[in-house]
Amino acid sequence: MKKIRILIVEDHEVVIKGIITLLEPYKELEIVGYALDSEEAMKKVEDLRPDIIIMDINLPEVSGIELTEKIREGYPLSKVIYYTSHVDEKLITEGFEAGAFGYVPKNFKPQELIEAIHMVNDGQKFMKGIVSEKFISSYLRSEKKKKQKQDIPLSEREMEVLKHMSNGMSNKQIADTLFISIRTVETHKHNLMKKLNIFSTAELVIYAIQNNIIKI
Amino acid sequence: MKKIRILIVEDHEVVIKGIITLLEPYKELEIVGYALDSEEAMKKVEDLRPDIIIMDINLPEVSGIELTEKIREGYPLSKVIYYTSHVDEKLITEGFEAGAFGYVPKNFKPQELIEAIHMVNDGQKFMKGIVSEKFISSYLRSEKKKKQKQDIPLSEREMEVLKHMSNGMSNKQIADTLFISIRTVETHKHNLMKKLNIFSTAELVIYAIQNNIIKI
DNA sequence: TAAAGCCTACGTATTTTTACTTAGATCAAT
DNA sequence: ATTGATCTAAGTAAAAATACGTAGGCTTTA
Repeated sequence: MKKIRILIVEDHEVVIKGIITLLEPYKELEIVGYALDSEEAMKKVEDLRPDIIIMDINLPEVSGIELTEKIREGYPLSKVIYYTSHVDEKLITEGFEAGAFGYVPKNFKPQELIEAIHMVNDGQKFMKGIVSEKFISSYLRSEKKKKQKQDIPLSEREMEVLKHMSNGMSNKQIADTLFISIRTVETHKHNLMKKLNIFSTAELVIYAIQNNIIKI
Repeated sequence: MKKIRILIVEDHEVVIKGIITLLEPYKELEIVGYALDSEEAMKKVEDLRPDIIIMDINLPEVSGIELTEKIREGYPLSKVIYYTSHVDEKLITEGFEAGAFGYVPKNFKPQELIEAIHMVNDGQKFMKGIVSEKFISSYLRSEKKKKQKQDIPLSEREMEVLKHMSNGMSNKQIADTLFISIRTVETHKHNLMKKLNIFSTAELVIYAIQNNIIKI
């Protein structure tokens, strides 16, 4: 029987050693190589065409998500399993959207990783326990949000006004900064409030923070 | 020559395996045990009295910081080295305050961990590269902050007013909610602004968020 | 070419907020 | 018993923000 060929992508050497030790007893698995960063990873995928890629989602520079997308486009037969310490809803959903086949937190029992490898190699997706819960709750929440709060497009000028006022400027200051009349600023703000259905400065600030319009 | 006796505290089995593999070639080092959580760790320290404890700072339930404090109080001869994936300024400073002897990021070369073990075993502190930089910059910043922004105490009522206004209430609404006159709310707000040296609603909201007075 | 969206800006009026001061009542600590 | 902090609230003014409608100029798109 053909062995399952595995590539490890992980920026911490010690974890690579750990994974190697972990998989060592399983004679049906073969570690064909490892990579410490995304660039190296792409090269190894190209060269080795592994069946399974065990990947840390938190990589330096290019994230595991982007790397996964590139792999899926170029080498769809190599299937990515995230093996990571962060059980983060955003990472989980983005990871699967990017085309990953499995998500195994490092604090799962080592056995789970083996199980994931076999399942994914058979073409199934692997997700378990807390990961599935997060995924489901994220799905439910996103469905709810879709109904109530579809992304409202703000014009560029509205963005600027919102940003400046969220940083504490008065209408007058904003007007001076943007070289427009204070009346124009008022109009933009008025339109903002109508668009967003928000009628207090405080909530506008929170909106700006939550939508990454300002950084705190 | 006596071997250096090492205990590993780390909640990810795979990393434990990695560390064991990593240290294996060094015959002067002896891994006497490992622990997957804080409670187990304390027992092992008590039983084994290791020279060095290699610890992941991110442990479930009780953090590595607290654990370090307890170990330093009870077993000052066992010296803690953090071995962790997060190079976080806060963790670094808190870690050393808690009594750690070393801080080695997992993305350092494995060799660095060996070096840290020897240095710490000789009674020195180990810190290198990015870790020292963060430590120093944190020190400098904290000195600067000490001068300009000592924690300003807000009264309970001021807190309430700040919270409500940050959630988007007008002075009138706050007055009604707290069953006080709008003039009182104005006074509280005025005092808040003087105390915090902030003169816009937006910055008050940001202050409230940054100081966990409101949640977003 | 017409429609739509955006940026600009004003008129008018109202509401809200801020500035600054003063001050009584209460409670805790010295 | 006095001081100090806090909560309460008002007077007086000025400044700022909001509501709502209207509208010209501009660019993009149907």
